[in-house]
Formats: sequence, structure tokens, C-alpha cells
Amino acid sequence: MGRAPCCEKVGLKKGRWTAEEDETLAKYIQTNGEGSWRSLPKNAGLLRCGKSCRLRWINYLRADLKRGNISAEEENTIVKLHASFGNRWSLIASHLPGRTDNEIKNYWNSHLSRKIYSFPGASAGIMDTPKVASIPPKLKGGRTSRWAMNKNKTYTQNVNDAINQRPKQTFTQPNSDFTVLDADVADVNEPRIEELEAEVNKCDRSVDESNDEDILGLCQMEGISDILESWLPETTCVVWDLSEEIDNNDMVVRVSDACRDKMASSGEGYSCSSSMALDQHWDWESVIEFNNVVESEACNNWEQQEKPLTWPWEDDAWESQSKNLGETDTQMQNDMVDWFLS
DNA sequence: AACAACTCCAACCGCGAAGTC
DNA sequence: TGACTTCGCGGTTGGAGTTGT
Repeated sequence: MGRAPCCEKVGLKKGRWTAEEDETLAKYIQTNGEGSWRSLPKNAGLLRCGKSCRLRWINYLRADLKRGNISAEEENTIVKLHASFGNRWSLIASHLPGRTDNEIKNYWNSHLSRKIYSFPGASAGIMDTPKVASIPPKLKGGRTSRWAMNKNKTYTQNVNDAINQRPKQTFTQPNSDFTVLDADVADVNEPRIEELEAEVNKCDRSVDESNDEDILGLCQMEGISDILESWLPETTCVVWDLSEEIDNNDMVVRVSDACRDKMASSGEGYSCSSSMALDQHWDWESVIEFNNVVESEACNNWEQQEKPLTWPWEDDAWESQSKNLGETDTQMQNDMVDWFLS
């Protein structure tokens, strides 16, 4: 038996809503409230599918909707949230009062994605590292730095120098232009932590109550990045972005591939990365990368962590970790695939 | 002025999750 | 427990409006 249709489609109207239909729907919902979408059209006297009524109400008729163009601030927020959440439009919309998921999705598809993909080289599917970037590179499957997406942001000279010193790189898709580096601020014996935290505290912050997630607003990314650059002097890294997740003392920053490569090739300190217990709820945002510069308590506890996963790019890691766990490489990889598909 | 190409966005569609019986 | 319903989400489409030639 196939799926039952959401409503009896015979004789129902499709296409654009008329002003009369809008008025009928709005009056009915104001009187009877939202919900029962299936029976709503019949009760309200509308020749529309319940689904269509729901969509019309949510996307157009609701009183709390914000009219007018997306502001620059909202645009930045969308870019930032999209970098974190991907195409989870309803989740993004929940951070933009008065905006609907459909509106944001349309705006992204018609404005922002084109703007981002218009970066030289992106259209060919091959991304050369920008020498000077007023628009950051966007890679499919990758993440775009919010800081880098700031319209008025221009990279400082030392950043450009660092970029220029990097060998020309070719990225193929899928790839990620940023690595997530996660450090426990409280555990880092670093004199500039207070300064960094002060910068962070300048940011507008909000809490997504649905999952108790702390979202950083748009602010002071330049100052934070400057601090972080000086914080990691030995790597001569370019710190691209301080990410939006700040939860208690956990801080997530992103560093460029060149930085990660530098860490990996240094042969010093930790080379392990991306650990997480399988039985914990987590997402890729919270992946951890350790290195010889930023050491955290979590890093020290690496050996004690249960069923850690590692990024596939670390060829040796699969084998060593699976041995530690008494699993085969294939089992571990299957674990990850299962999780990823779940 | 006419046509083509493009943009934008409202609306549709199919699917999966959650709820109900 | 399973069949069915309802709801919500994200991808896609259609067409009105705009811009270019």
C-alpha cells in the first residue's frame, strides 16, 4: 500500500493564492489556531490542500514575519549559520526572527551561493589558494569562515604574506578548506587567554534553547584572530576563524590547511586528532585536533578516551586506533560510516 | 519593440519522523 | 507492534518580473 495522499487532490486549487484565500485562511487561523492542517481547508471553506495552507500561513501570512530585504547583518548571520549547520534551513531560520526557512533557502540559493561560488577558480571545481582574498574560498563539502565572509574584512598584510609563502595548492572536491581545532581554554596555560576571552565577550551572544547551544554573534573576529595568530607563533599558521561554538570553556577555532599541514609535518608533539567517544552525541563541529602548541586536558586524556575516531586523512591512525580497540580498520571505518549515515 | 536569457521566490513534492490508534 | 496519519523539512519547479540584446 502506497503512502496516503495528504489530502484529496481532486478539485483542489493549486498555484498562487488570491487575496480572498489569504483572508479566509488568516481569519480561520486567528479564530481557531494553527494545526489540524488536514481538516483545516474543509473547515475554513478553502479548496486547498492542508499542506498548501500550512505553507501559506508559515511563509506568508503569519503576523510575526519580517517583511523587506535581508539586511547585511542577517546575511552575515545566514552565512555564519550555514557554515555551521549546512542546509538545515529551519534551524538557520530559528536564529533569524521573522524569517522563514523558505525565505532563507531562496536567499541562499539566489544570492549567497552564487556570491561565494563566484570566487575565481571555484566554478572549475578547482580552487587555487587565493593570494589576496576579499571573498573567501568556498569548497563544496567544506566550511566557510565567518570571519573571512565579513564583507568589510580584508586580510592583514602578515596573513597575505603567509598565504603567499604557501605552495600553490589544488583542492579537489569534496574537501574541506578548514580544519577544526578545539582547545579547552581553561586548561591552556597561555597568558593571552584573558585577552582572548575579553574579545569573545564583546560578541553578541544568544542561546538556542532547543539544544542549549551558545551562538556567537558577529563581532570582533579580527581581534580574536589577531590574538590567535600570535598565540600560535611557532606554526606560523594563519588562523582563519574563531567558530561560533563556545560552550563553557570549550573553544573551537579553525585553521587553514597550510597550518594543519605544518603541524603534521613538524613531527613534534601530538599528531592525533578528532577524537570522540562513539556513545556520545556529537557532530563534526566538535571534532578535536591536538598539536604541540595547544595542549588541553582533553588531549592529555587522549589515551583514556573510549572508542576514539580519527580522521581518514591520517593513514596510520586508522590502524593504530583500531588495534587499540581490538577492531579491524574496516570495522572502525564501518562504525564511522554507520554514524555518518545515521 | 520584441525576444531571449536570467533572476527571484512562492509553491509544490516526496520523504522521514513523530504521533495516534 | 504495526499500520496509518499528520507534520515539518529540504529539494525542486514554474512562472512572473527584470534585464540584456
